[in-house]
Amino acid sequence: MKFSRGTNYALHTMLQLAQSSTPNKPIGVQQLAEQQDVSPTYLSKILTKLVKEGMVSSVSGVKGGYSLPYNWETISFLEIIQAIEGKASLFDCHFGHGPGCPIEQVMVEAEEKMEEQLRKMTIADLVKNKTMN
Amino acid sequence: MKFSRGTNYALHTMLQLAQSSTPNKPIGVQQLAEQQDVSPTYLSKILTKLVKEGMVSSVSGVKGGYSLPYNWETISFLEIIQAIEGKASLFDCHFGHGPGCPIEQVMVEAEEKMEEQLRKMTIADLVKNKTMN
DNA sequence: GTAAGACTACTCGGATAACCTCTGTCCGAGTAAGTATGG
DNA sequence: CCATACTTACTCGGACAGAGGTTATCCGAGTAGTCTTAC
Repeated sequence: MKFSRGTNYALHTMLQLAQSSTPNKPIGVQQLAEQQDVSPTYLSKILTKLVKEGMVSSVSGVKGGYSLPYNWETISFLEIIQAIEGKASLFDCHFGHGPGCPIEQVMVEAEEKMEEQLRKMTIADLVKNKTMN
Repeated sequence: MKFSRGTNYALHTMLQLAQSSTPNKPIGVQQLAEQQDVSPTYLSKILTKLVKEGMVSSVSGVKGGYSLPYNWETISFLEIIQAIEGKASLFDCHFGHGPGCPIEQVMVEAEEKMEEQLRKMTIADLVKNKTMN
């Protein structure tokens, strides 16, 4: 079990955008991809997921690109991760022994501890303290 | 990102063994597999991982099978899960911008919250409260 | 000088290929209990 | 009787096949600035 590489890219891109000196102007995929050493087409695919969830704005055409929406400071890690990984539970009891599988209960409870922590943290928190790289 | 099915089987098998009325006598793979609707050969493959980590004892030959070791009550969920999934971190910053990737720090911190919870819980805790199925 | 059209630099999104891990099967080897056999 | 060999019911472990999801590429379509051209 691992977080996907897509999540990795998504989080780093969000940080990149947040650290931009010109927050209003969109940044092109090529530039974003270059800094992370990913192919632009693939990164664009990941970013459109974020756009659909409203965590990134995109502008088409010349001088277009991606930028953060007005409410970006409230976006939590959890929201970004779930936009990429999906919102399904990490553990599903595979075999039907009633609704209240005690093992599943323990697992879900643990998962919620992690989510709770991720919900607290925002990209904005990181920008305040450090710079990337 | 999901917990693998192997982890699912491992946890359920541990619970099965813990709930056995004859804790000393080993239970055969076939019987264990039957209750979970898995193929015996595959389940055996998973269980040998647990044997190597000392969380299950195995007895070869006729009347052989798997049973819990003497210290089974101290085995936590986390140990079982890590025996199957491995002990690697869920998140690795893929690209080398120094050792202290702030994103990785946040992720690891969240992961530790989950592990902390899983370390607290043991199979023995479940046996005390409920019966399976 | 200005309006219309062509051009260009982008994102968007579907189709598809490559790859890797998880899942599952097969089979031969080793092991220990029970059983038959021969003296 | 008793020891030896055989049979049987298991686990062990490597090799390998299949499936599904992630990762990545390609390409056509849409969009919005910019440049060109003609009047």
